Amino acid sequence: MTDTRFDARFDPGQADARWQRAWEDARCFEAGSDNDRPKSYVLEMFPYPSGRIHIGHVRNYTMGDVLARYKRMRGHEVLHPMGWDAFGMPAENAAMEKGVHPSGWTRENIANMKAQLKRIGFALDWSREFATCDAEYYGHEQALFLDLYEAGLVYRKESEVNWDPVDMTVLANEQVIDGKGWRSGAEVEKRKLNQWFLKITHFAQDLLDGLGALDGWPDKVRLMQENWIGKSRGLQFRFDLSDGQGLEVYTTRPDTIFGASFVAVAADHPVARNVAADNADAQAFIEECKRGGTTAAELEKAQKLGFDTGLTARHPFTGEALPVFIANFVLMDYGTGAIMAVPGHDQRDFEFASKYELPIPRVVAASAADAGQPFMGAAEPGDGVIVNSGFLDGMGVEAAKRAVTERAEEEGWGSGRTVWRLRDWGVSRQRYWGTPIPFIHCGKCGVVPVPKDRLPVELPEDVDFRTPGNPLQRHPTWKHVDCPQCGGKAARETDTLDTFTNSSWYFLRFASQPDGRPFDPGEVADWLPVEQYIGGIEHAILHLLYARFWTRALQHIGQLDFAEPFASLFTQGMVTHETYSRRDPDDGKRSYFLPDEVERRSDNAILKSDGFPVEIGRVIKMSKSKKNVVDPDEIVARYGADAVRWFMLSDSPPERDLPWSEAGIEGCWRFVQRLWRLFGHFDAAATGDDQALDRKTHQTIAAVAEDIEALSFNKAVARIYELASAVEKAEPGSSRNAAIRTILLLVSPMMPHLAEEAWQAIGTGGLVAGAAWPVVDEGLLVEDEVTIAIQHKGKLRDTLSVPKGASKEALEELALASEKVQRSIDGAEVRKVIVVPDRLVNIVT
RNA sequence: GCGGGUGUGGCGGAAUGGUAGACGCCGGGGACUUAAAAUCCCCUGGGCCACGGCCCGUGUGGGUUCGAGUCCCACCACCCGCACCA
Repeated sequence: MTDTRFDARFDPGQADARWQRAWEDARCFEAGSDNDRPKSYVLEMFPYPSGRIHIGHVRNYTMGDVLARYKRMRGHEVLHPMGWDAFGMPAENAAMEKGVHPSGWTRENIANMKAQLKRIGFALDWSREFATCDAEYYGHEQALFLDLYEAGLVYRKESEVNWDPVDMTVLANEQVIDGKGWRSGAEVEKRKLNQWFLKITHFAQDLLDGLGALDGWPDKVRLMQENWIGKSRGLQFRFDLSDGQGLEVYTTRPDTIFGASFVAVAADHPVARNVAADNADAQAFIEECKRGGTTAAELEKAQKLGFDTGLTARHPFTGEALPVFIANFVLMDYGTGAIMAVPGHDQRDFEFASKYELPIPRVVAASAADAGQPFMGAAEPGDGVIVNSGFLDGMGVEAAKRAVTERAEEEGWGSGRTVWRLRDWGVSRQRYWGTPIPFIHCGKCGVVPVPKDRLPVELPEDVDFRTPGNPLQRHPTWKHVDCPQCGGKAARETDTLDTFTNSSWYFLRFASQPDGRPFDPGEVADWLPVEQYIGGIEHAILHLLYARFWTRALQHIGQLDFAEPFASLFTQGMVTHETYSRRDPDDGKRSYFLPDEVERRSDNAILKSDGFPVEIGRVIKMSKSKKNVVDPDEIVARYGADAVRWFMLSDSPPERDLPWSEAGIEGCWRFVQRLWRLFGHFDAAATGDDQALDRKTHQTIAAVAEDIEALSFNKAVARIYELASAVEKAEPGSSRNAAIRTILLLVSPMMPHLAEEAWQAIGTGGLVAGAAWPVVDEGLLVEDEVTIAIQHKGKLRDTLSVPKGASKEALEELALASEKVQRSIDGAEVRKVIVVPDRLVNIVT
């Protein structure tokens, strides 16, 4: 007996939209905090509104959606919001290229992408949606920025920037390619500009310490942040120079101080500039250093180059006069921009000393007896015993570090110092499409904060992108204001904030949106920290570090009472696809084809338009240039949201890359229909128990729950397939009915539309979106029969089915009685029998 | 160079130190059909086979163990991050 309502195929074309509307009408996914349910905040990194959702978004949001829906089924009140990281360069580029306004362009993109997301059926709380380009949002951001300024965490200083003279804008390091602007192609200049900074270094130690407790984060990300923060302990000390000046250097290896054979300063170090002032050769050398590229490959090849200043530095212990070089490998912005060079125990110093024929003394050796050992063509940076070092001889490296530091401090020429790689966060951008920095420059009063009651400082609408540069700077009226302090004529700051500031607190605004303030601390405390944050590994450092900083900073000024915004972080893999291409026989150029243009056979592929084969390339990250992209809209239209969602969860573990394939999505589509037919086998009139099926059902409930909580969606999917197969083989009856309803509930977070459609027919009323996760009967989790493996010398010979809990003696006896085992033993003497109850018996002869 | 990760069938991948390859995809065979689609069933790591089974097999080489994909040591390959950070 089957249910005729399931005779027709499941048609996502009509079902998807219907259920999406039903959820919206019922306001299913709007989160409220005024109840006793445990709170779960599930968040995926919000998208930049580029225009189209891409498949990577779909994977990211599907994972979050399954978790959010699952948590709801487990009785949690779930906050699962969505919004738009809406400021940024692409909008300005579009404005320059197409003559559209960044705002209009962005709003249109948001509308399109929102419609796309809705078609995939995500359980999102759209009532909390906002875009960071909403004046309301960035106004609150300005207020927070002013609060941080009040607290001394914001400052302004002159600093060097990459300046593109054609586009008249500052470029980030990654926008400078081979010394040229990535858009204009113009030679990039170093310029000094007054820039706004956030004092992230104030929290360097805190940010580092906090990582230790973030055990819901991948070790990889924690390590990356740790390296980025880059704490090092060392000695900073002063050399007396032959010209009477002092030179501060920093070293992490004070133990090797007796091995110093020269001193080196960076090309832009004041000592270098001094020397260059009346020395043309030095000047030329410094210029040359500045030209050197900074890419990995260039540095690899770059020779260690130096310029002998003629100055000498007096060694603090030996009094020896060490030559002072300007060296291209010394960085001005680390430590003091000057080093003591110990060629024996630092590879860079070694290369330099070898080139300029400077002494390479040994001061660390494997043992005191090896004090005279020569170097084998490389420095020895490792551990050992200090030698040739006066009072340090015989000490270990660590002890010697302490001893030197103590002496330096006693004698007053140096002290222990911690140096960080982390720099303060430069947030000034000379661009239009960002949060205006809420300050006013007054000739009399200096830099004056905009009073909070005059926030937001709104972006002007009437801007012109036809000429390069910052439209805010050029705007005829916008920047002219009266000074809030003296009332005199003054000018607005025309820089805007780095877009990473927008994403540094959006998760707070999702949790709480009171009028007139950024957020309500109490309401934020209901939801935060985010229980599960999901996004790409590309944000491992910048966004995630900035968000941690911002949260700490708000805690510091008493607006929050927690420091870490994201309790658990998950970084999902990319969606990949093979490439299809062909080399032009004439010019050898390779052209790529979209998957849609190609007919993929099992072992080759042909171009549909001409019937000739194309080359099948490696499975790589989807990119427009390689055309190995699929459009979520098209596949959702073709297969329905549920098949696409199912694909996103199947097969590949979520942290790894997921290869998209036509065959794979076809398989998902078939499974959607197979489930649909399966649901049609629900027969309310059927009776009869099947304990084996009951066990399978309950084991699956428990396993799928565990898998979803571990975000191991691929395993949950496999479990569901298994149960589905078992149900298909089962006889009609109450057990089968229960199993069918169970599958329906288990798949409902993953295939919510199919689940609603079937629930309407065979469920217990209401929306499945409001149904509870099935309860596990613990008693059914344990098998009463187990399969025992019988091994002979570690190799499997036989299996036995025995009642669970059978005694060791019984198992041994059964194992030895096995014909196959006896044949394998072949009369040899049994020396030992290992019995693992309910698992195996291993007979050793 | 430094740091981290990953290596399992044709492919994606399962596997608390205990039956390697669950589950999916591809492929093969069959059923249903006038035919196709859809669906269902069976097979599907390699090699032998007397059809009872046997041998080999988780990147390579060692080791620990009654037993290793899993633990230890060394090596190889690939991927990711950082990079002249003193």
